[in-house]
Amino acid sequence: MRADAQRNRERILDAAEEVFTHRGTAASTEEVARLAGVAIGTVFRHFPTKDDLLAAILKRLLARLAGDAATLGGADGLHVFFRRLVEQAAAKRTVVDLAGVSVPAAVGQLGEAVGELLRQAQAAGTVRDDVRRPEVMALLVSVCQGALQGGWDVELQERTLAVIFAGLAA
Amino acid sequence: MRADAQRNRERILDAAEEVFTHRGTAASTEEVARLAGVAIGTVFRHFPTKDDLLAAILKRLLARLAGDAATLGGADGLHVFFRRLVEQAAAKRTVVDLAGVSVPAAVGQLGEAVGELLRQAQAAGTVRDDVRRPEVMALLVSVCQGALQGGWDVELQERTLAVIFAGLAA
DNA sequence: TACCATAATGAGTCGAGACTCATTTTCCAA
DNA sequence: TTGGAAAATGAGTCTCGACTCATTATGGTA
Repeated sequence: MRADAQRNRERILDAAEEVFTHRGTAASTEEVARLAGVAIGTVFRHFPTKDDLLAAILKRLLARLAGDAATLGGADGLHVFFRRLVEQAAAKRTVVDLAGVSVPAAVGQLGEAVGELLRQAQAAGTVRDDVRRPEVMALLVSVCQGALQGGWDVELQERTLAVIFAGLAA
Repeated sequence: MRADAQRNRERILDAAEEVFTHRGTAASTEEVARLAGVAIGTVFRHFPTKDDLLAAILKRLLARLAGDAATLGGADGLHVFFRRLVEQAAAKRTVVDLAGVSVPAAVGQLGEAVGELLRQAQAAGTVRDDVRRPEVMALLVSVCQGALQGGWDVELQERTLAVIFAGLAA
């Protein structure tokens, strides 16, 4: 791939993440192009459809989250990750709006990472043994959705997470 | 209001609820008109903008939920209501997609009803005393969102609700 | 440097869907 | 029954955004 093409691809991805995570996926490709400083045609050369572009940034986003999760661990790693993710969701429109687009591989990667955090928390006795990964993921997604949509303040977020953490606790 | 106008208004609301709760709010007004058996112009005569139509069915929906909640009570009224709402959300796109449209009065009414269920559950000792209404509402909305989006099966739904109920329990 | 394959450009096409309005139809009060 | 106000009709307008492509520019190689 030529150097300019490589550079533009990165710029477009950065711009797309910025635009879509703030304005939602309804934002126009035109706007992404403008922010990236390229012509609209260039965006479509790199990502033939808008969905391709969405899938690409979702993949990057999930990979980053999985990487984040991998650096955590121990008794409260799961709790830290949970809180961090919810905070992000409330500020931006991260995972939430992108739900329609599916990137199974990337989701799987995140699932693995969360599973590991769960295992460690259970080993440390912070989380009940009969809790499994699927419901943890379900809660994670749900609360991110809720936080984004409801515009929670810090206190509400804390109180809501407190209920969930109590439900997970041994 | 003339009799035919009254009749059409009802038909349009019913059709709109059917269409929007199944296809999401992106469905076209055209489709609503077709299902209602009226011309597109008639829809716009009754509801000048699409948002007006969305607000109208959201209001009806919330009022109905509040009515539902009012018939419940006792030790597990809150739990029943919670489960029922999540089941609905998973099947249809009820409250979820309509989040953008705000009908404060209707939301307040539902909040009152949920608050009453919470009070009764606490009186019966089913729910911890330090849990308050806002986080219950937040959890309710979150889980509905998650259920809709994730396409949960029955088991996942049960396991997820189990965590939340455990978190609420005394 | 000269060449050309690769990439960028952006005006233009296309379709979809919200909304309009001149015309026709329907209700209902007198 | 009938006059006319209220309501319904639906083809048409308008806007917006995804996507195209003929043309121009550019990076890299011989």
